[in-house]
Amino acid sequence: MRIGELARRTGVSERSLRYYEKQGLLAPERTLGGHRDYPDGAVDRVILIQELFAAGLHSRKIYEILPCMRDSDGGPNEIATPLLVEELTAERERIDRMIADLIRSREVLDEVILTASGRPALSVEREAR
Amino acid sequence: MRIGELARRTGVSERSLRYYEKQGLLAPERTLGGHRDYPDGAVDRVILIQELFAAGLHSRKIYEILPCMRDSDGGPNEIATPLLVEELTAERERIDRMIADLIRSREVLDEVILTASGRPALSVEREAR
DNA sequence: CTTGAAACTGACACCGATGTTAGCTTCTAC
DNA sequence: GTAGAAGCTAACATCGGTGTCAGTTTCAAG
Repeated sequence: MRIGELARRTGVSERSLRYYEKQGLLAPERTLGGHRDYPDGAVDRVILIQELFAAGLHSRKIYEILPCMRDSDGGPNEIATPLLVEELTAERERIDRMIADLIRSREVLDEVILTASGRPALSVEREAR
Repeated sequence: MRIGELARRTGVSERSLRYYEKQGLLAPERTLGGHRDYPDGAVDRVILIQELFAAGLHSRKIYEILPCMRDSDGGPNEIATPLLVEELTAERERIDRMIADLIRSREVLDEVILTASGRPALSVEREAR
């Protein structure tokens, strides 16, 4: 499929798709005229890339782990090197901390929301008197 | 306390503490000579700010919710406006999605790590033959 | 053909928190 | 009073993914 369709199906901009390619995360075929031609599996791959970006991984690290992933591109899966495993373990711990932080922040927001929603008319009543 | 001690006790750089002040998130007293003088509660407040930053909130939104927080600065707590509540609810949902994404990404990492750790010598054995 | 949509490359801009440097002032302990 | 540590302001830089614009080329349908 062409880049426009891939962008539509993944919700990722064409700009970003070209960027991913420059980072080595995608390697589409080219038509005679030079247009990118993506296989169907690119959709899942792009979504995966987005998830890893959202988790704070940089393109460099994503580049390293993509070949180690099941169903990444149909080719034989590589096994992560000990160094990569060590780095990924660190990333994993970072993600753990991030999740814990997010949960705490969510609680903070909940408290503010609840304080406002739990006594919604209180300040209004006060002002009305 | 001075900015150096606050930085030490929170793990946040002096640069960032001054930045927070410029964003209206902190309002320390000043000595006659112009040095910042923070109350003890600043430690908790800075940690809270960091957590909210980690959750992806921008300083502008943090600025808005700080006055609505219990024990934020000892002053009377304001009640969030309906608009702010709406925005915070959106943030809350964003955080929810972020947590879900992080969990998925963590699973992805786990799979790569496990694949490497679960059969650590496999590729080596193959090469050895 | 022709024509309009879609794709291509390349360059520049942005965001927002933080790092860094420079040059000057204040504080504190002797 | 003095020296060295610590603080001050201001300005510029960075990071990485993404937006956007410009100018050209390719594709596909009439």
